[in-house]
Amino acid sequence: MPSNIRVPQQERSIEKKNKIIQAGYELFSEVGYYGTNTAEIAKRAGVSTGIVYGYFEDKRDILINVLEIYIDRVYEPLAHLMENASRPVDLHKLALSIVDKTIELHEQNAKLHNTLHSLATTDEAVNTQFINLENKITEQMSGQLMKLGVNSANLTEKVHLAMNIVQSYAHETVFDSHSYIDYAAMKDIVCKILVELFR
Amino acid sequence: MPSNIRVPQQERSIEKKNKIIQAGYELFSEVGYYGTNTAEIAKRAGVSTGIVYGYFEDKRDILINVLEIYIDRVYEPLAHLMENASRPVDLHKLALSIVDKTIELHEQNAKLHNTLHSLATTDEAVNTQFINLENKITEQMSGQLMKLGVNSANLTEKVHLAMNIVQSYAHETVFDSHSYIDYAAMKDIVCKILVELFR
Amino acid sequence: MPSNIRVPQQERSIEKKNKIIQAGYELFSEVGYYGTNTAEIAKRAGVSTGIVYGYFEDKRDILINVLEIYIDRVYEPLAHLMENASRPVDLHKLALSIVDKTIELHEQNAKLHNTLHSLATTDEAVNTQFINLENKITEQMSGQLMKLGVNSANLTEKVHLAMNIVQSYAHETVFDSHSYIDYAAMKDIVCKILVELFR
Amino acid sequence: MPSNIRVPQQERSIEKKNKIIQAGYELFSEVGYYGTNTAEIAKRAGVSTGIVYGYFEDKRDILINVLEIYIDRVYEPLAHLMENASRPVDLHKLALSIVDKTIELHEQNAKLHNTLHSLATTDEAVNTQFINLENKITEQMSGQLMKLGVNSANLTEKVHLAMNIVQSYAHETVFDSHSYIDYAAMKDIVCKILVELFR
DNA sequence: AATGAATGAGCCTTCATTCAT
DNA sequence: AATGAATGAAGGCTCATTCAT
Repeated sequence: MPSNIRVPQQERSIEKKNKIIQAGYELFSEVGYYGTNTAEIAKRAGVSTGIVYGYFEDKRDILINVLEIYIDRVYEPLAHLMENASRPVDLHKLALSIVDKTIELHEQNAKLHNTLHSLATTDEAVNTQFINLENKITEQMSGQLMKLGVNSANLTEKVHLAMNIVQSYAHETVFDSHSYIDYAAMKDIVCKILVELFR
Repeated sequence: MPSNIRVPQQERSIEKKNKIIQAGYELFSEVGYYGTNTAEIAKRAGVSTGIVYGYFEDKRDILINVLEIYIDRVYEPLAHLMENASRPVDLHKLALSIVDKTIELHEQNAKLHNTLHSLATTDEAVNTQFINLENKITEQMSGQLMKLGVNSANLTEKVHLAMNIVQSYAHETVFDSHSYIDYAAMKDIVCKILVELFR
Repeated sequence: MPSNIRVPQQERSIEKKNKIIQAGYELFSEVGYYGTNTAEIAKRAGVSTGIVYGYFEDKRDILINVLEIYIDRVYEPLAHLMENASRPVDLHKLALSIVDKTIELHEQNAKLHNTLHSLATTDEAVNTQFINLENKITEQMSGQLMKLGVNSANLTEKVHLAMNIVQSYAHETVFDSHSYIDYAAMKDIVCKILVELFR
Repeated sequence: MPSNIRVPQQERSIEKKNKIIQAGYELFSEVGYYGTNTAEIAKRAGVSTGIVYGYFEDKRDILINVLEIYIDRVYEPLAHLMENASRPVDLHKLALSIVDKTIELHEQNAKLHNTLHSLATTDEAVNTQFINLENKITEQMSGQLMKLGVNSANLTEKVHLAMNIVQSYAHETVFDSHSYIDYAAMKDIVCKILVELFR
């Protein structure tokens, strides 16, 4: 971190930095990274244009911070679910809860997810963060599943794949773009696949 | 189509239009839509900036044309695979061929896919095209599977989901980002899921 | 005139040149000089873009030709009116006929007149042509009036001024912009001024 | 007024905005609206290109502001003259002063006047402003004349026409384009017409 | 720390003019 | 003579970033 970027110690400052991140979060969600300009971020955060560069190196730096928040918001609830599952595990119930939570998270973050994901293509740091998130989730879930007595071969691969499947389904159902799809039926199929995977 | 946009009839002109689309294809892949400027597209296509606007309404119009090409490049090979499957169908073999082909396609188009997918969030036409592609693939595959004697309940939902799973896996394996994942093992799991789905 | 500009001898060619001028005439009238592009002139004239530069040096050269036509269209009818006035002259009737004809001409050419007049500010040749037109009209009218026995002092100045007054009035009445003005009453006043001037 | 355009409150800002308007005023006068580009306006105003769009919506908005200034510069001196005329009114003296002042104004503003007038053809707002100016002048003068005891029939029409005549004369004399015209004699004629009108 | 005015590089697009055919 | 595709300079405007206060 370059020396001319303040690391805010005072509470007031931290609050202000967070406001900027939150404004970025919202705007990147609503109109994408390239549809957002720094003036607007500042305005929504209730600060001046100039001070944004007191807290962040550049516009991309705001994005990186938004990404961190995004990661927490996605990771924590899922980790929480896994931690609260009790033995003996009811795989179907667990699957369902994961699916539902993922849908909920997607409803709140889908657009930002797209935006971030696309930027990962051209921005190494963004890409790395995404990979780390997946690593973290996979690791945490594998660990919890083992604790719950699930002990199948290639557990890591299965967890990883399972998360992908759930993600795909959540994306589908949130955007609800295909009129001919029965999303409820699809949800059942997804859950069955998950149960089958870890039985 | 606005009247002042040439619809190239001469071969030379069609060739030139295609060169511009190809240049757009490459650049949007490499540095994204917003990282590309029209001058660069023209330069790579070996034409002047001005003539680009003889063939396309604006920069976005190039994107739309790139998207069309992309869709063909993704759809045709998969449709081809399905059409050439013979009865009695060997589901495992079919699944494997679909997975391998999708990987291949992903290797060629993954970055562009990300770029396009992200733009779908802000551009209605792009979004529609994506949805149409999915519709087309789902429809074609369902139809072929039925011809092959696969007659399971909720076939459409299963096909749709199956494609998502394959996509996810292809994405994973192409980017190969997670060192702890055994992608070969994962492939087996994917194929098994697919076989299970349609048995 | 530079050597690479054709002076069309063949009838077909002359016709084509006139079509271009006419197209320019219309477009400059409708949307002004800067609102018209050469491609559109060519299109409306039913010729190719390229050939325009076979007949004209540049866009401005078309304007100059349009200006010439305009001058004829404005000059001839007025000259005709003066030539047909018979002795002893009925000044009021003559004034009225001049006013009415000027209104008619203004209805057809007002927008082009504005466009041309404004360009006169920055284009010496256009300016000169305008001055010449005024000279021609003033000269012709003075001459005719003398023939008709009008022999007042400062005849030239009066004629010139008279034409300006009639022009102003015609402009006013054609655009009819001021709701509180009784244009019929104004016309009477104009005619009275004219009669008074030359009595 | 759109929210992203600064309404300068600070003196420094107002000064800067005025500088831009003044630069526009000069350049539009010298080379017309289409002969001027925003970079040049900025340069002459001593500011950057970007900040121009901090004070004005677009190039046309500068024109609108220039127009407003122009209107004030033309209206105020004439209104002042009328207000200062004392009873019993010496019509000839008043006419002469109006003519002289109009000439003076024309000397300063003639080219801009042409530019603006021509744009009125294609720009509704510009047109409206011009009409309003004429309305204002006509109204003010009629009112003052009545106060001075001038009470002729069709006063409004006469005032309007009178202003047109004076304008025409001023234009003529300022550009002094016709060598055969005795502008001094013409001025006498104009004044006589005016006196006659309101006697 | 904070403001918001100011900068200026860069982008998309247009269009008068030229050129290969 | 004619076509219309092609050129490329130029213009209006945006916006990430800096700077005077």
